[in-house]
Amino acid sequence: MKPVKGKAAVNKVSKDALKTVNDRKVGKSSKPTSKKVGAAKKDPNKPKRPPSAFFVFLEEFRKTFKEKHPNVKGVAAVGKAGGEKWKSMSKSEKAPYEAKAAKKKTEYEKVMTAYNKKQASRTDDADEESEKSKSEVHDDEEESGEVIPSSSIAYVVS
DNA sequence: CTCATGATTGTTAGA
DNA sequence: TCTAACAATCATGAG
Repeated sequence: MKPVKGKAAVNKVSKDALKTVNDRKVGKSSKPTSKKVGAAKKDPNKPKRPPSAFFVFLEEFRKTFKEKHPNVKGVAAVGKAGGEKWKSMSKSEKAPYEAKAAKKKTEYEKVMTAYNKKQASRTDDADEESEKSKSEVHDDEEESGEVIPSSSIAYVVS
């Protein structure tokens, strides 16, 4: 059943790759987050990666999981539970999720194209959205209202 | 108060 | 080809 053409090689590679992935841990010791030493700029237009089928399923799963475990705290709990269930699902059940993920990918490409284009013109043309002045009403509401009742202060005594 | 982490799998882009 | 990082989520820890 099902004569496999010369694709075995790919399979093997995948397995190996997975192993490496297994070793990888996002949390390592360093924290690439918050990097603003000199050259770290976040592009507001930078398109984020499309959610994979797993995430699509997870989104719904999270909701359900929370209903069953409203007391659960932490994302790891849902992540683990979701991952376990995900592996338990058949391909057919994942199909709808994959379909959605596939669509996201298509859109992602589109957004990416626009993003690339913008970046390219940014160096050459520069400009485009510089006009935003106006409308930047920052209503702070009551700042002065921060008057703390003296009673509060009088409380602090060490 | 604010920032970062943890945990899952899949996908994407870069070297 | 292969590697590494990142996508969402939210409570909790540390400073």
